[in-house]
Amino acid sequence: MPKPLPVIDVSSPICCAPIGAGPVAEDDAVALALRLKALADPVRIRLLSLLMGSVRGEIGAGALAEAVGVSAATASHHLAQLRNAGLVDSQRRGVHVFYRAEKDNLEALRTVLATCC
Amino acid sequence: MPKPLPVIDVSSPICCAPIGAGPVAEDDAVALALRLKALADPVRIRLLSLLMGSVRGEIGAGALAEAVGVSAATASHHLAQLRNAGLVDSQRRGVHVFYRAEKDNLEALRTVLATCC
DNA sequence: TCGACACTTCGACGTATGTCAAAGCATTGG
DNA sequence: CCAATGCTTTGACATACGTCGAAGTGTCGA
Repeated sequence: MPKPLPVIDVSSPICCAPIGAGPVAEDDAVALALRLKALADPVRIRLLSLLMGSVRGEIGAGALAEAVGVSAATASHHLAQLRNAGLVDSQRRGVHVFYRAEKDNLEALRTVLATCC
Repeated sequence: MPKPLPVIDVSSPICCAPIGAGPVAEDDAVALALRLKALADPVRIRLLSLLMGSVRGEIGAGALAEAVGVSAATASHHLAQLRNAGLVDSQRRGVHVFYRAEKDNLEALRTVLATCC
């Protein structure tokens, strides 16, 4: 068996200390891996980069799907993963659902990857 | 089909501009995703953190396997992925194979995740 | 109330991934 | 040479993942 399959806990503070500062505990490693997995896909990277580069700060789900060239179902699936990892946030306004990048959480993720303390 | 399955090209300079600086092209996204995938596993995170925190700067394959609690075969598999992504380097000395963290490349990966330009 | 639209969830599919035992390769000591 | 040691490859397996069409859910205008 490859490993258990926990669900991400977005409420926790991303994880812990930088991985460069001593051995990472099993549990922390699992939590970190979940967040990195959320980012480790070409479609999700492009979705996130679109959101981060957006002038309005938000983009509708349909526009995102078209921009990355996947079906609405697939885009929705990926956006759900990003949201689950705390990397994006969504808000429904009328018929549309708008997504925003959670830049702070991405920065926090980046920090955990720091080489030193 | 989920997507093609390219092999990572470690010679390329990690990728490109920060994902926060405008839309990431399809190809760049694939390249970035491959490197992030290499990091997005609990075992590999722990291996890398062990190497980065190591006093001698290097650890033998066997010791790494034992430290993370997987078989030698599994550890070797994960270390090969990290090496393929340019995150570790290996060197054989006699019967043993020693691994080192490639901190510069991890830093470069971190840079690509930057929120702004 | 109904219909149309925007998005999400479900079901199914092929592929990729993580795991280990077993077999295969080096390298060294006898 | 041969055998033993240390690591990597191979083979096989179960699970996870990405994808889409189809069905479901929500919202608004007529």
